[in-house]
Amino acid sequence: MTIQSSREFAALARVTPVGIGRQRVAPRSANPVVNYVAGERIFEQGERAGKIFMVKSGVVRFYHLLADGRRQISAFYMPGEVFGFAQKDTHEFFAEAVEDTSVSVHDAQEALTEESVEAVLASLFSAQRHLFVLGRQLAGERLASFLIDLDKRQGGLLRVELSMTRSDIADYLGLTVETVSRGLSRLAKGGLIRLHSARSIEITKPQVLLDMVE
Amino acid sequence: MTIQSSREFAALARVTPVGIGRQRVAPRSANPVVNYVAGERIFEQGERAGKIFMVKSGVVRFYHLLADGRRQISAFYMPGEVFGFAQKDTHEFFAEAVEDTSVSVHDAQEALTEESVEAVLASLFSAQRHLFVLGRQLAGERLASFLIDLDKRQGGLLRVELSMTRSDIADYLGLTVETVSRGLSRLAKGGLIRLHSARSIEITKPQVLLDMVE
DNA sequence: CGGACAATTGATTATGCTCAATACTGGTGG
DNA sequence: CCACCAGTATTGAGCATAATCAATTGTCCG
Repeated sequence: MTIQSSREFAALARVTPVGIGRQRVAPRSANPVVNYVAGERIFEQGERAGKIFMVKSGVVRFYHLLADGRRQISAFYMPGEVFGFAQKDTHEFFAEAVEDTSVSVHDAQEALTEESVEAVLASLFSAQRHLFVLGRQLAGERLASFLIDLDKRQGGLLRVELSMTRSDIADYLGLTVETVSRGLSRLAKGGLIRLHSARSIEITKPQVLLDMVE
Repeated sequence: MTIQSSREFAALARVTPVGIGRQRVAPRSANPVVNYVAGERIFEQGERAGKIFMVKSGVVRFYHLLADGRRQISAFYMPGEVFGFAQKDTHEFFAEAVEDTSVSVHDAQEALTEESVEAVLASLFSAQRHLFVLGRQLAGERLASFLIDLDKRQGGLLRVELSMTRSDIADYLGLTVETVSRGLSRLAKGGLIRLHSARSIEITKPQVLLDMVE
């Protein structure tokens, strides 16, 4: 991990210069930017919390891990998105760079502005939507949800570029690698998507895909 | 639904008199308290948002519903807990009283204090923990998680009083009624719990139950 | 070109769902 | 007070979806 310097997180407090609690004024000082290579850890379960992170470029997987190896990725964080909030003083999740990634680092206290509240709310709604996917959708529907969501976050180009492995997708969707693979093959055979490569997917029938999830 | 009056939510802003954005000072005026009978709706999908609620007594189920009837309860809210945050200006979830329930009602703007941020964070972490349950746990483990969680929130008396039906539990855990019923019978046969009645469960082997979930 | 990892595909198994029947419970009215 | 009824819960039998186990195939680096 390499460290640079920047100040783009000042934007977080641009609208409202009145913060919460201790620190009333948004940080005007430069915030450090940290670069991680693919697979590198950003923080881990049990580690002391206190910083929050905004993705500048790349993708971050945020997950909980059990002793027996079961892993649940609660979210992939993409540019502009914020993560790292902790309930207690230690993290209960791992955060890792999926691909080469850079994040800006901010003090949790200073960053508690109106816009970081928005970020927490965004995480909450995203998690709640994902609860429905995990609790009530079949494998094919989960994949459809995933592709639609990724496409939207990548600009709606109907061409999804995956930086994560099938294993990451599986652990995000509560499935196995094999089921993810079979599901994508099946969507491709049905003509809903085209697998240009394993990691580059064209959505050829967006409406049908949408109809699958509601 | 019947309306009373109170002001206990003023506590939300006691510590920090500086609010976020528009409204700087916590509301000192009385906040309305609303009572709902079992099964009554508090708000519904599509309804205009803007109020947040704190449970005074009773239990609230908060869920998303699909056209084909599939339902996912993201959370049960119990006394002291806060719900009703919405991302857009309309709700994307239903909220209903599980049993006779009273809640205090607060303006979303005024209520955005440091402590309501805590409430949002609490919802977020709870949702993230639940994602693991839905994505990676077997039926028996989900039930164990559920019972442990409920017992903790009811004071750790090892005697869980359920006000929700098996169907509610199923829709919370991503299972069917039958699987919930079978799972509880199985835990009872194994001696881990005792079903004093369908709605009153004694946890006889808390450690074994705990070991099931990690 | 070789090697490690990633992805796909197949065969079989298992967990939980669906369909179905029966039992239990609490409230209501005769 | 008791019988009845509707909603709730339990249990069983068979089935379907996704997991597991296993074998290839593909791809990216060095």
